[in-house]
This record gives sequence, C-alpha cells and structure tokens, in this order.
Amino acid sequence: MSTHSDPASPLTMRDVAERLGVSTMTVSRALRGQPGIGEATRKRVLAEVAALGYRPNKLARGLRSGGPSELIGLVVTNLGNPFYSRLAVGVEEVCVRYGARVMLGSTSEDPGVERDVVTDLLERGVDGLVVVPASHDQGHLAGERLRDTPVVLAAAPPMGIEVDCVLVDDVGGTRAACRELLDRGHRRIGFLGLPPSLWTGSERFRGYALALEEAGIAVDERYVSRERGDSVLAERAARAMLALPDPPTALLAANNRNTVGVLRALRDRPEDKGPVALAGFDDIELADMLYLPLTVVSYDAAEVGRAAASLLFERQRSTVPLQPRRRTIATTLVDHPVSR
Amino acid sequence: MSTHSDPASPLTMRDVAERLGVSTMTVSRALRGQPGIGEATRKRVLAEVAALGYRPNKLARGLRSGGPSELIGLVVTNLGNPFYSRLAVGVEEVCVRYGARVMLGSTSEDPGVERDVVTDLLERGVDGLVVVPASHDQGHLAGERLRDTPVVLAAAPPMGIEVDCVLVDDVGGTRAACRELLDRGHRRIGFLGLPPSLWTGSERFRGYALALEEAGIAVDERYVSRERGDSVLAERAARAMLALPDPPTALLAANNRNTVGVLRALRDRPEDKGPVALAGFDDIELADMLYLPLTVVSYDAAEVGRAAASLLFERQRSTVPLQPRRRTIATTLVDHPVSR
DNA sequence: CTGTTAGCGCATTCAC
DNA sequence: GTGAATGCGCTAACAG
Repeated sequence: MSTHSDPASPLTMRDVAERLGVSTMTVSRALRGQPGIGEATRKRVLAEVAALGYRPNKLARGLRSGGPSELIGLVVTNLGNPFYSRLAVGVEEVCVRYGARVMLGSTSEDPGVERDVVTDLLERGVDGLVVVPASHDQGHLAGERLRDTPVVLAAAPPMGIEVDCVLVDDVGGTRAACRELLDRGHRRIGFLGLPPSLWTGSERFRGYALALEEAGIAVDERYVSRERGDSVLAERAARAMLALPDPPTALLAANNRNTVGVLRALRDRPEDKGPVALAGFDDIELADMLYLPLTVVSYDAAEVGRAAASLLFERQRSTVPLQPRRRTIATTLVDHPVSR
Repeated sequence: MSTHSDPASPLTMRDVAERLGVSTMTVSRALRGQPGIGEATRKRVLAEVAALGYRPNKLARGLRSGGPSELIGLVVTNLGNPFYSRLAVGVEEVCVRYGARVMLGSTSEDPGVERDVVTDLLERGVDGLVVVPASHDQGHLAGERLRDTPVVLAAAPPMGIEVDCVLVDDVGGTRAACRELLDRGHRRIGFLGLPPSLWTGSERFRGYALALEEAGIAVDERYVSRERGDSVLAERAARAMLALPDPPTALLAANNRNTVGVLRALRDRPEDKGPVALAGFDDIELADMLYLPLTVVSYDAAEVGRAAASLLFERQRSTVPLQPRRRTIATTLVDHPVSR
C-alpha cells in the first residue's frame, strides 16, 4: 500500500527496486549491463523489469550522467520537397547506426523561424545540428550561441561562420548537362536559372557559362533568365525566349520547378516550329513517361544527408579539434528518351 | 575563480544567478515570466541572460516540473515516400501550433523495428505518438506498454487495440474513379490492386467492386490482380490482362506504384490495338505532362497528418476520458488530359 | 517580492 | 557484489 499504484504516473526504478527488495543501484546496473553485479541478481531484476513493463527515463539518465543525448536536430526549409525528405532519410539512417534519433524542425525558408527552431533544439539538448540554411544570414549558427554543439550545413556553404558542410556538385552537373546539349550540336542554349543571391543559383549558372566558354560560345543575356525557382515564372521565361527571332534550340533548367515550367511551355508549341531539346537539374519521377525526351542532372539526396550526419558524428567523437570540412556529392547525367 | 569558466560545459542558471547575486529562483521566475518578481529585477536578469547567451535546459525543467515534454513521436514506414513526408509536414505544422516538436522514427515497414522505435520514443518521453503502422501486429501499441501515452494511427485502422485513427476514403475514392470509367462507357475495367491483407488493399478493392456492382457488372477475376504494390509486378499484370482475348478497355491502379507500372505497360502498346483508359489512386507529380491522359484519386496527405496530430492534442488536453475516434480524409477525382 | 529546502529519475562515487 | 550518499539542472512548495 505504500508504493503508489497510480496507473497514470510511470514506474520508476524505485518501484522495481522495492518490489525486489534491492537498491535502485542494483536495478540500474542490471539494466545497463554493468559489471559488479551477480548473474542471478541481474536475471531477477531483468525479469521483474519485463514483468512490470518498466522503461528507464532516458532524459533523467542523460541529466545525471551528462553524456550525449543521442539526439540530432535536423533543420530543413520544407520537408514537402522530395529533396529534403530524402535528405532526412539519409540523416536518420546514419543516426540510427550511431544509436541516435532525429528531431525535426521546419523553417519555411524563414530565417527568423530558423533562428527560433535552432534555439529550441539546443534547449532540448541535441548533440548536433544538420541545417539546410534558409538564408545567407547564418549568425545564429555561430559559436557563441552554440557553445559546443557541432553544426553541419547541407546544400549550402557556411557564410562567415566556420562549420562543416555538404554540397552538391552544382557546377559540374550543370556543366555536364550543357556539354551534352552542345555535343548534340546545339549552339543557342537557353538557361532557366535561379537568383544569383542563392548559392545554387550562382553555382549552376557558373556551370552553364563554363561549358559555353569551353565551346567558344559567349553567354547571350537574352537566353538567360535568373528568377526564383517557380514553374510559372520559368514557363513565362521559356516562352519569351522561344519567341525571339533566333530562339534557342535547347533549354537548360536549373532545378525541377523550372523544368516543370519549361515542360508546360513546350507542350503546346506548334510541331512545325521544330523540336526544342530539354535538360534540367534534379531528377524527376516519371521522367521516362513524359511526352518528350528529357536529360536530367541526378544526384543522391539521401547521400547528402548521410554525409552530413557522418561529419557530425565524426566531429562529436573526435578528441582533437577538427578544421571545417567540406564534402561534395557527385552528380550524374541521366537520359530519359521517349521510347514510344 | 570559484565559478567554473570551462567553455565546454554549458552555462546553468546558477552561473547567471551568481553573477547577479540573486538566487536561482529569481532567474527561473524571470525566465518563465512568472509573477512575484520585481519588474526591475526581471529586466536585470533577462539582460544578463542575453549577455551571457544562457539557455535553459528544457530536459531538466521537464524532469522537475513533471509537465509535458512538448514532444511528439512520428513513426512512419518510409519518409522517402512523398505521402509520408507530406504527412510529416502536416503533423509538424500542428505540433508547432501547440509548441511541440516532432521526433522521427522510420521503420522500413519492419514490425520489429517499429516496436523498438516506439520503445525508444517512449523512453525519450514523448507526450504522444502518431504511427503509420508497419503491419497488423499492433500489440506493442497497446495500453500496457504505453501507460498513458496517447497514440493515433495514420492510414490504417487499429486492429485489436483501442486508439484514434485517421484514414483516407479508400472506398469512396476508388469507387468514384471506377464510376468515372463506367460513365465513359467502359464495361471491361481491369483492377491493379494490392494484397487483401493490407487495409488499403481490401478497401480499394471494395470501392472497385462496389462501383461495378452498382453498374450491374460482375467482378471478373481475370481482370483483377492483387499483388503487392510494385511497378514491375503491376506492369506484368497489366500486360497479361491486355493480352486476353477480350482485354479490358480501361485500367484502374490501386496506388501510384501500380499506376507507374501500367504507364510502362501501355507505353509500347501498338496504336492500332485501340486506346486504354487509365485511372489510379494517389496523385502523381507531372500527371498532366504524361504521354496519355490520366485520372487520379487525389487527397491531401498533409491533412492526414494535421488531423492525426490534432486528435493527439485534443486527447492530451481532454480532462474526460475519450472514446476512440476515427477521422476520414476525403478524396477528389482529378482529370489530367493531354492537351498537346 | 525574494530566498531556502527538497526532490524529479537516474548514475557517479565511494563505502562496506 | 551491493548499498548509501550526493548531485545533474531545474522548479514546487513553502518561508520570510
């Protein structure tokens, strides 16, 4: 009657210990497989634990032991984007391998929200953070606020802070795609880009310009659009380019949203005006089921997440101070012909 | 010199209190905006907190106050599936509204993993769980193990346990899609289904059979496949049906994987054999960019997540015991013509 | 208005 | 091999 039988309050180690007539330390040791306890006692304890359905409180354990929380914060702009959900899959995969869990934070690309989310995750005791930054303003990821919590940026490089990062080979991928179009004989290649203020925007433009330069072709501003990634804007820009007196014979889209826009622009184009070749950064599900052939720059988004999480755990386990590291995930060019 | 200046160990409330010559209680009250503290003192404390960059430890706070952790566990089979990542977006959206965070657990559709993940999340003190069950075996989600942690199932009903759930209108959606095909004059409609052992499999078949029955047509087993959702299997099944002496003139796919398989099967079909109409459960990105018209059963996956999280918080806040509730998310039929 | 005491659930440290 | 005392960082309950 003394031990509370309130079904609402969870069992504690004391409940187990009292029922067995041992001390909580004995239960604790049995649970963690520590030495210094008889084999018979351990069995008795574990049996009682199983019978009662007792589960240790990991929060209390962490508080006392001061060890790692085995918890990683993952801050993304929008999980609805397949790129980030696959990245999340990669992060979780590595975390589980290290016995850690993932705590989620979405920012909706709002730097203010990102700041608050990071603060909340830190207060909740994460061991580290994988962040897809919402903007160039990364001050809140600097050392003072974080104390010792390691951070890895994904899909963007650090700006004015010193942390690890994992990038995609934007330049190489775009360059390869542009080269492919050049190899097929195209000389007027339109680029549906992204704002230069975005890392991805400037890098992918660089790849495009580089390939042209290598082919001895100057960038023609009439064939370049650099608006924010939005299928409607891309569709309009593509239409405008195709209405030029000497329209491009091929188009290169800087991300999947832009590719979709271009697909719309090309769909109701009169047949007699001649075909327009299309290539785009980011793979597209069902790319092989479309009404026209498509070449895409593909990469493993989950690998970005895996690499980021790996950098985090390496740093966490490292005894010596590590310099900021940078990993780049390769891209591959994939042709999706129309077989019909 | 007494107060530790070790940069590695985070600041505690004591550090702040000592620097100010007040007690930790004063700091605590100031931080939580509690009454019973002078306005001047509060300002002084908050200024020092900001200057030092001190952040409270929410785990310790929760341990002492015994309040909710403001943490929800989200257990899904595979975040890489767009349906589940959108569901996650919905869950997080509602959580943030309630000041809670989401802790992730992927099961890879392995019931054993699901069990372990649930245990881990419980040990980490989640206030509730949203679970997309990996199987019919839901014993580990029963009351004994959970003590008082509420659970909401998503996309599947409880089997032998009493918990809330959020379902998709599988029957209604499939029935509407089948009706649409019937209205267009089709009489031989093939069904690329899923195993009856899956909730989704039996429900969607019911919708198909119901629509046929309402049209006075008997289900013909030659036109029905019920293998697991896999584009390769679906492609093969579709080819087999189309090779029948009196092949179906329309096909209905029970999920997006099967739709993809059917698309493949139809792609290299000779033109002279006549067109085959296609409808499928689950929307498909770029459905309007395919080489053929497609009708899909669409629904808001994020809404499934929002509804699940809402049920959780309602129950958490409820003072009276609630009966298990069941919410159903509506579907809509969307036509994707080929405009080209 | 402010401080003191005690203890959340557990593990470290030291007795025995 | 086992147990008692102590404290992780914080706050409830009470004192003043």
